[in-house]
Amino acid sequence: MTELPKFLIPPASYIPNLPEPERRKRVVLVASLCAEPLELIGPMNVFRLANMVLDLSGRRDMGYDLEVVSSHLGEIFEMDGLKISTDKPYQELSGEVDTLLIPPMDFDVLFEGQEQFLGWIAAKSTEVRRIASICAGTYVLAAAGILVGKRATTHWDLEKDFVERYPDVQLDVDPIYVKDGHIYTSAGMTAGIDMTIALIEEDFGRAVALRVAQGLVVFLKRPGSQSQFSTQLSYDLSEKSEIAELQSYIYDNVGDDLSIDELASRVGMSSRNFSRTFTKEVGLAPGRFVERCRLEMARLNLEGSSLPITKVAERCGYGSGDSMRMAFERQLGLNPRAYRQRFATSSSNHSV
DNA sequence: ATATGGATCCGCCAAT
DNA sequence: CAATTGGCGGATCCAT
Repeated sequence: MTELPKFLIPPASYIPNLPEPERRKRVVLVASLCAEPLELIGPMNVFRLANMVLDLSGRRDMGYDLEVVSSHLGEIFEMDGLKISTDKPYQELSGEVDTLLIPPMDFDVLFEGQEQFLGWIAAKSTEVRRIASICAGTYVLAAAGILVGKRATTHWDLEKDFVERYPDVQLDVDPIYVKDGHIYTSAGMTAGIDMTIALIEEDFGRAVALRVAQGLVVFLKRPGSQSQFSTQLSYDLSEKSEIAELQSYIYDNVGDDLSIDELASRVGMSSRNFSRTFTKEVGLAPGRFVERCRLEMARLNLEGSSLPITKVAERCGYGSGDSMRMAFERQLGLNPRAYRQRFATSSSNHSV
């Protein structure tokens, strides 16, 4: 395959502690008629960049094997002379798939009856490790019947129509993307890119995801309209409202005392039981969650302000600039000064 | 760069 | 008896 220019990706040789997946992951895009081209190729491109980052880290053996199948053969998109076409029917897909990507499908085609194709999606959805829809691709998942009772999102402009058609789905159009079990749905074209970055983060950690995001000049943070949580943290939100509230409190008060004892008394539990409950609900021990919130806030401050680093450290609950530096090196592989230099806001005008 | 003291995590068992 | 909660202590992580 042709290589993208290397300058898109910052040097990545210093990514520490890469996880060791047992094998490469097979990612299959199920293309259909009439998607925006970005919805088709955006997420695939992100996976491809992740491969480059891993490659530059000397791990060509890890990463993603990308593949496209389609519900329609031949040309599926045309714009001003740019044509996208496919040559492999979905029926020919065999073997184990890690991640299935579902872009939008032309509504006329979708609603005129696609039983066979939708049945195939439904069957595959139970076999794969995860399945993810982009923008109105959520309609395809819903039509296939796999979203009943699940939380999901799609483009905000489609909310009313979607709720009428699929009242059994718990639709929330505020978040950028939603994860329910192994089913992921995303809000808009570029939200599909954010979601994909989050998938990569799950697989290979934040450092890799960060390199990919920076290569794309898309940021990991991207606050949703309602949630002050970053995409990183949002999928760790507990379903127990008491714990979720506490998570919000932590995120909003990273500069305060957030010791186990303090947090436990705030929710009226013993520290042992609090620790156990929190870990069970959130998937992270309280201390680790606090640490991640602090790091997140410090990153935002470094990117978006010119506050001195010691000031950022103080504001974000680190005992000293030094301890913040060590936290950065531990978790991101670079120190705060280098982080700011690399990611400060000159390039922060977000797309869509 | 290393040493030390404190915080946290987590398995285990007792109490509820 | 089963399930939840609380406390203890060792291993580990982290700040200084």
